[in-house]
Amino acid sequence: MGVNLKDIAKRAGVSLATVSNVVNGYRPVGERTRQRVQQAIDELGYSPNLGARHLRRGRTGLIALAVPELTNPYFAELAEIAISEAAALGYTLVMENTAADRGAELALLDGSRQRIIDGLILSPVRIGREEVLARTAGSPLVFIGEGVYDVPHDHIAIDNVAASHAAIRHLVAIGRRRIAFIGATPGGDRQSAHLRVRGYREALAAAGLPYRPRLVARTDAFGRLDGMRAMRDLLALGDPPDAVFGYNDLVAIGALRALAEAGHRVPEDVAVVGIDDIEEGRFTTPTLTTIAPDKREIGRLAVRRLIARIEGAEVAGPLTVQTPFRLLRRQSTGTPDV
Amino acid sequence: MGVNLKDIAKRAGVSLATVSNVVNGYRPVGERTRQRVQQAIDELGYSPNLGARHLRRGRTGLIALAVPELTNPYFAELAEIAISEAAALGYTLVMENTAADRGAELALLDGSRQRIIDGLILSPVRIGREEVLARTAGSPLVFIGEGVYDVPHDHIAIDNVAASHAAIRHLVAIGRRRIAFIGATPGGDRQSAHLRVRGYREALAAAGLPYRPRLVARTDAFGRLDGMRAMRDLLALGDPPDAVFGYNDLVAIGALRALAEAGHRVPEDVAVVGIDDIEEGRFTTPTLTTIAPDKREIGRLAVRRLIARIEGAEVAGPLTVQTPFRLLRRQSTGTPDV
DNA sequence: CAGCACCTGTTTAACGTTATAGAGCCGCGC
DNA sequence: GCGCGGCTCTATAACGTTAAACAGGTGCTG
Repeated sequence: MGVNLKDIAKRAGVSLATVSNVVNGYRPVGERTRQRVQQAIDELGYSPNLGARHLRRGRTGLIALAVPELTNPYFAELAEIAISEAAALGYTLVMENTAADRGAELALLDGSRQRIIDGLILSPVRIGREEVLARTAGSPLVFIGEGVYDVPHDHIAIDNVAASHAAIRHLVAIGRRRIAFIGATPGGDRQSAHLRVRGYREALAAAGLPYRPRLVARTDAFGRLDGMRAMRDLLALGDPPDAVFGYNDLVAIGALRALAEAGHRVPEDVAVVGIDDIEEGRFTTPTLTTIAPDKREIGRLAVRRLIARIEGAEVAGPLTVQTPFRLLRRQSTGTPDV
Repeated sequence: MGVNLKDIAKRAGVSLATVSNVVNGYRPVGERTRQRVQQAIDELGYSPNLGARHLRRGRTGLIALAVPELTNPYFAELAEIAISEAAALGYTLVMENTAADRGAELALLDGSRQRIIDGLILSPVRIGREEVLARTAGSPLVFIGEGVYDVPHDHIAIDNVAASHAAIRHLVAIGRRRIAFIGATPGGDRQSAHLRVRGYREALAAAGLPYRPRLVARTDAFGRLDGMRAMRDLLALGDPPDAVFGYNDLVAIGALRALAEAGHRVPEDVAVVGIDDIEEGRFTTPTLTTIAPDKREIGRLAVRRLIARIEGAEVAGPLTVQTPFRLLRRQSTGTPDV
């Protein structure tokens, strides 16, 4: 099909290897020759055959970002950042959808399915420390999110316990006493939401408020529908909450919907806080107070770490990096500052 | 690194080519040999090196889906479908973000940037018929959406004029007379929203309503923020509209926000309709009436068409396929049926 | 002035796969 | 008995690239 190195070499009257060196800069080339080669490249419109290059180099130039849900705006926003960062570093990023499926996550860990990618950024939901440790070998792996902890891999996430603290402190500060949590999952310490639940409990204790198990609502997943259903259940309690902290913004938005349907006012009757700062939360009615992680930092760091590992660079610093977050106060807690 | 054909050949005591034939079925292999080879494959855990295969075959097995905005839920939902369809057909789909940038769209059309992909599904915004016709050659190309028409390529989209008709008819049916459109862009027939605007005008005429240019709001892009700003401008008119039809759901959601801020009731004062049926619209307050395209059909059809072209199959039927859509009535027009 | 290092460029052997040409073997028909 | 076609399987040449080994030529140094 296209022009290849040989064509350029012939045109410029040099050897194949010299052209390769001009393209890659692997070894120095004289100025005159370089110009001649460059001219030939421009004239014929050469671009390297990536398949061949990767075959030779043993790498494909592809990295994957595997998330439990492509349609969760948090991941879409993160993906947008990660894709452009990867492109800037000469890599192509492909999205994988695990659909929060344990088998899919394991298949990715194992890596046999994807001999095509050089490395993986994974946001796990259904697998834990044991499964990760059982992994024998494979390409570089970077974790994001709160699904897994204490594994011998790079891990980029916010301090989820601290984030929960911040949310609960805010709700307490505006006078709320019966604060619910939506989005716990079964499984104790191995459940993916456990850090956020822990922060919730700790902050309640610090504020001198009782921990009421009935105010912790479990969900199957972390979507709008899950939040809506859980909120309905909470409202059906004899003594419903006066505030709700959602596992993420989607869950919180589902809760907003349930509250509106049931005729409760937000924030007067029930205040609502989420996590993620997805754009959607700036347009809900009322607008949604949220914990905003630094998505740009997370996306860029994850990609850069992964590529550094792929290219065999020594990465300084600890494996686990906690990125900053901020509390954005909006209408759903009655004190907008954004 | 991994096991390769040679390892299998040695283990099974056959030639390299025979193993390849067992794997690919390119030429018949005797039953006894096949079993021996298969056993070796299972024992050593062989999986083909895709880079090498693709180098030899001249294809990479990658297709791209290029959209103007990854964070638009419509495209995220579409991507989820397309990715799984591509995977089912043995291809890997990579997402490209054009960011609604003309240069990015042209670069993709040209194809020189992406020698890595076998084909492209493109949702254009800034390029038109001329640019597409000027394309000299390159890999197969399938268009989606309303950005372009009458080009010699496969094109999957809803009938946008008819979709607008349906939306406006609905608004007229519930008694609205001053119906605004949000999301026009400069450029007459070459503007990307022109089909939806045309449907809007035709339907007004059919209902015997006057066309008021001041009720057609232009936007730079098609996000929530654009919709919000445009709605604010419309409300500032001496005689504001009693209904709004948004270019898409995001724009409509932005309009909802502006209406809530300004203290207008939806649908009592102003009814709102969008297009896309993104999940978000089922959770807004009020829930959003929308035109729902069949995303599954669009995603699957686009991928299948593209792959058929790549593999050189004759594709029957016309190039342009119009997929079905439905009107989903929800609270924002006061007559929920969903 | 010899020898050495350096700089530039070339030759060539991979990387793992697939497709083509061909080799051996068997049975069948003349 | 010999040739010929059909059936399996093998040997091998690509695909386009990179990296190592190699070859000249030049300038510097002792």
